Amino acid sequence: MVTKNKPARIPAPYAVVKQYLKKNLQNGRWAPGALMPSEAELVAQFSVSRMTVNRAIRELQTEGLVSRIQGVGTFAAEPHRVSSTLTIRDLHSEIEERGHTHHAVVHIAKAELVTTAVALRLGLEKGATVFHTVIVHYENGVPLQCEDRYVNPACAPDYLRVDFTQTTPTQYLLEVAPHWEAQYRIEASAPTAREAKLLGIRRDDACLIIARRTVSMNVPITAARLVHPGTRYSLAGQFKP
Amino acid sequence: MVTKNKPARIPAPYAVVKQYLKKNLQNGRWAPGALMPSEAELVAQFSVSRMTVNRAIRELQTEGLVSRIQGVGTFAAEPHRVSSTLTIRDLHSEIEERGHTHHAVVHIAKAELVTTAVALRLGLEKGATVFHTVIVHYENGVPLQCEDRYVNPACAPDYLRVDFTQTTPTQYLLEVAPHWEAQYRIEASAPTAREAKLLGIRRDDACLIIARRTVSMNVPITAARLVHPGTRYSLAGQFKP
DNA sequence: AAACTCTACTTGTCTAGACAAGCTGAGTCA
DNA sequence: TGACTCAGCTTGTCTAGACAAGTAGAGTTT
Repeated sequence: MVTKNKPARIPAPYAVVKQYLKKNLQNGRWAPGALMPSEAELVAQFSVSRMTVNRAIRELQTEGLVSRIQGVGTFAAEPHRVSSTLTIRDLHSEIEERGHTHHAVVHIAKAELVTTAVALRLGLEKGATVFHTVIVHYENGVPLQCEDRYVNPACAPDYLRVDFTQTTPTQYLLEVAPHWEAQYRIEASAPTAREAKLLGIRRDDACLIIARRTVSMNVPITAARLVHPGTRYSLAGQFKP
Repeated sequence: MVTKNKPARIPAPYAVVKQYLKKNLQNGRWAPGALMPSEAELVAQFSVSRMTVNRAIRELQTEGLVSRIQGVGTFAAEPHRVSSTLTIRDLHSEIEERGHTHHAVVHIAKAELVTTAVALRLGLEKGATVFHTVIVHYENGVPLQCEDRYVNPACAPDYLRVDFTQTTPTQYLLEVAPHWEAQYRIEASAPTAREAKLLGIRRDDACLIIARRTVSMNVPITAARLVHPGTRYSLAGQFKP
C-alpha cells in the first residue's frame, strides 16, 4: 500500500457535486435527454450554496455532458454526438519529446506571384506576392514530413529571413501572430513526384497528408500541405468526456 | 442597414471582461508568458465584483488562453502549444447531414475466440470470447468505409442481435455505454486484400485508416479499424482558440 | 374552443464579503 | 552568509441573497 506524506486533500464542494453528477450520468441514472435535478434540489441535497451547484453544472455543460434550458431545466446530453477530438502537434516538439533529433532541409524559400489556387486558399488578390517554402523535416535522419507552405507577406514580412534549420515555420508564425484559427483536412493519397523524391519513397506509397489553413483576426496567414510517409507517421489522439 | 426587432442585448459583465482580455491577448498586449492584470485590478477597472472577474478569467483558462498560479498571478499562455483539435464524427450522421443516403452491408457478425493481438487491445484475457463484425458503409451506393470491429461481450451482450443495416455499431454502443474515453490512431496505408475487395479499390490505392479503442469507466468496450478509400474520404476539422 | 393572464418554477447572472492556500520579498536573527 | 519569520500580495473557493429572463401549466376570460 502506498502512503502519502501529504494529508488527503478534501475535494472542493463544487467538485463533489460535479463528480456526483458525472458518476450518475455515466452509470445511466439519467438517460440521455432525461430531466436532471434542479439546482435548488442539489442545494438542499448537498447543503451548499446555489453558486456552488451552478459552477458544477456549468462545467459539465461546457464539457458537453449536460444541456440546460433557461426556465426549463437541466438535461442529460443526447447520445453524445459521436464527435471526438484529435490533437495535431508541432512536429519539432513532437520529435524532441520522443528524445529524437530533428533537422530540416530547405529546398525552396522565395517570393512568388500567387497562382489562382493559392490566391483562393489564402484569400489574396490576383497578382499579389506570397512567400513560398518547401522544407523537409527529418527525425533521426529519416525524412518524416515534406512541408509545402505559402505565407501572406503582410503578416510575416521577415518570413524569408528566418533560418528554418533552427526554427520551424509554425513556431515562427506563432510568434508573429499568436492566436489563430485553423482549418484542417486530413487525407490519404499518393505523393507527387517531387514529394516522393524529397521523402525518399515510391510514388505509389500511401501518404498521410494534412492541409492546413490558418487565419488570425480574419487575416489569412498561411496555407500548408504537410505530407508524411504513411509507413513512418501516424496521428494519435484521445478523447475524454 | 439591417434593423433588428429585438433590442440590442447588452452582454453580461463577465462576458465584457472576458472579451476585453481575449482581444488584448490576440493583439499582443500581453506577450506569451507575461503577467496579466490581477483580479483586483480588473475589479477596479470594470467596477464589477471579484466573482465576475474570476469567472471571466477562469473560462479563459479552460480555453487554454491563460494560465494561473495561486499566490503569483495570471499569465498569458505560452506560445500556444501548436496542438489543435480535429473532430471525428459518426459516419452515419455525417452522411445524412450531407443529404446523402447511407446504407450498410454486414459481412461478418459472430462471436470468436480472441487472438492475442485483440486480447491486448481490448484488455481481455486469453481464451475469452469477443464479438466481431465487419461492415461496409456506403454513401449514395459508393463504399466509403470498411469497419472491422471487436466488442467486449460484457459491455454489450446483445450486440450481435442488433440490425446493423439500421443502426451503426457506434450508435448502438453509445446507448449501451453512454460516456466513454477513446484513443485514436490515424494513418495512411494500403488496404488488405479483403478490404480492397470489399471497398472496390485496388490494393495499392492509399487508404485513410482510423484505429479507435474505447473505454468506459475503465472497462474496454470496443476496438475498431475504420478503412476509408483515400480518394473518397478526408477528415476535416477546425480549431478556434 | 381559443386566447389570454398569472403563478410557480427553472436557469443566468451579479454582489459584497469572507476565509483558505500559496508565493514572494523584506526584514530579522543566528 | 545563511536560515528563518512574517506581511502582503496573489488565486481558489464558498456563502446568502438578489433580480432578471425564460418556460410551462393552471386558471380565466372571451
